[in-house]
Amino acid sequence: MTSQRRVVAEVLDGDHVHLTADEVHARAAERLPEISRATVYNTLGELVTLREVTEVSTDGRAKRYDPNAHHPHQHLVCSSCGTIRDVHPTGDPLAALPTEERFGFTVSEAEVTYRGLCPTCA
Amino acid sequence: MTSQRRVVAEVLDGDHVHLTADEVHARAAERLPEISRATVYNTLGELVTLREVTEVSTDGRAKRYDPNAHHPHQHLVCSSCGTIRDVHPTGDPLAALPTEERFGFTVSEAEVTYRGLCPTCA
DNA sequence: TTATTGACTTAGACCCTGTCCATCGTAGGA
DNA sequence: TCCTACGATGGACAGGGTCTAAGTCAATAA
Repeated sequence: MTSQRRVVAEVLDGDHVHLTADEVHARAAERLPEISRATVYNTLGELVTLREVTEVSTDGRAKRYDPNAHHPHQHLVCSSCGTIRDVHPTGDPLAALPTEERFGFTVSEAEVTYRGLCPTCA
Repeated sequence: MTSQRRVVAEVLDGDHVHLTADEVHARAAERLPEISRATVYNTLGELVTLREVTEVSTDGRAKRYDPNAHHPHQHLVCSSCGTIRDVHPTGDPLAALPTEERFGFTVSEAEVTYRGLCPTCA
């Protein structure tokens, strides 16, 4: 645990946090001006491997990093401004996929992205 | 309708087709060697606007283009080799998101990606 | 104490994906 | 025949991300 890694971990703290790697880098640099992009990417990669944060890519642009990895959840995205909220649908989304639609796959996970307009944009 | 556009449309034909723009370009170039990347991107963009194909981004890398746009479906992705299959879950995924979990959004769409291992990789 | 080792960081080069723009070709109309 | 306009082309460019060589630093071995 180095100061760089601690700062990255601290930046990624809170609810509904979905920062891009660049945003993480910018916020980390406020506290540790000389931290490099490579270190941020390395640390984020390790946090993902450790399952402390999850990667979210909702727009085909930069991946975002979601620290709320211990509570399974899905995402609700505003199609206009890109705002992301964590949401908790009812039931198990995996149950909706019948065996004959699994093509012999061992399916382990279902990732759901809801899209719509947020109150501000609507 | 030019020969370039026709070739791009022909390349994107069939079931379970999920090519990247570069793959589309490579296949189009087999038939029309001088077709440019820009033209492929332009044509793909138009096909998306016309809702003839949909964009899929399952890995945060290159977007993929799915010609099966007239039959609503979701995707099943192999976490190991990246193979993508079109699948048809039962029920409406939107129904699983209760009002109090919508945060005032007008939700219009749910995009589901199932992940697991394909028979070959398992 | 000094030397060695190995893990971590840094800066910058580099790659991939995608967009933009100036130019060119060509088909159709005046 | 000459214009015009649209589409195609190639190259430059930008954003996101990865890789590598070199530097730093702390802990251990001699």
